[in-house]
Amino acid sequence: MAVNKKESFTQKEQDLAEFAKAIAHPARLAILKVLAQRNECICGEIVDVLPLAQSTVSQHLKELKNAGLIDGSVDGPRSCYCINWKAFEKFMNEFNMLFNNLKIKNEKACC
Amino acid sequence: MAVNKKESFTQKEQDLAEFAKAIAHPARLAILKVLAQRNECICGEIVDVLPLAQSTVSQHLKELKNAGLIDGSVDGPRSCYCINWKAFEKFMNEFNMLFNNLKIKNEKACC
DNA sequence: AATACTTATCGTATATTTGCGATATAAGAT
DNA sequence: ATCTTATATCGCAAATATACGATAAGTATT
Repeated sequence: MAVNKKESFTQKEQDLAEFAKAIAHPARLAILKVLAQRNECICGEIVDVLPLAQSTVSQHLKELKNAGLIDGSVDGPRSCYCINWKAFEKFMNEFNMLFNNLKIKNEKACC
Repeated sequence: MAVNKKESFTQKEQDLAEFAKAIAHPARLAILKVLAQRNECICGEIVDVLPLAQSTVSQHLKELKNAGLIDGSVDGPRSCYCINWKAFEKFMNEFNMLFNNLKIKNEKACC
C-alpha cells in the first residue's frame, strides 16, 4: 500500500501537480513574495521575515529551487535567490490553458 | 517539532496554499478533467478511468470537495459530482493577481 | 425480504512533508 | 590563524498524505 501511482498519469498532469505542490505551502508563497518585492535578491533576510527557523527556510528554498521556480547563486558568504520568471510564466500559462479548456467544455452547472 | 506553523501566515497565503494543495496531485487534476469533459456529472465512471482503487478515488473526491472545488449531491444510489466554477474562478483570479503583482515589481533578472 | 449495486468510511501500512537543533561548510573580517 | 557570519545539510520527531482492502450504508431491483 501507499505505492506511488503518480507515474500512471500524464506528464502534463504530473508537471502541473509538481508546480502546485511547490507553491502549496504558505511559507513558500511568502518567500516568493519577499523575493519579488525586493529589488535585489535577498537571502537571509527571508529568515528574519518568516516565523521559521533558518534550517526550515533553507529547506523551503531548496524545494522552490528544485521545482525550478527560483534560481540561486552563491555571492560571497551569502546566497542569492531570485524568481525564475520564465519557469513561472510557463506554468501559469499551462494552468490557465488547462482550466480555460475545462471551462469551455462545460459551463452549465449540473448539480 | 513539526508543529503546524501555517497559522502564522496571512489568510490569503493560507487560502492560496490550500487551493494549490488541492490540485497538487495528478489524480485530482485528472478527476477535474473528467468532471469537465463529460456533459453530465459522473460519479463512479471516474473510478473506471483512473488507475486507482474506488476507495482512493472517493478520498480524492472528498478532498476536492473539502477544498470547495467541486460540488457533490446524492442521486439515487450514486453520487454526482461537478466542478464548482465559481470557487475555481475565484482562486484562479487570486493566483493571477498575486503573480501579476509580483511580476510588476521586479521584472529584471538579478541572479 | 433478499439481492445486487454504488459510494463512503474505517483501519492500516507506508511514504512524504514539515520543522527544529546541531553540525558542517565556506567566505570575510580581525 | 582565528573568529564571526551566512547558509546548507544531517538526523530526528511529529504530522500529513497516499493507497488499499474490508466493511458499512444506502438505494434499486427482484
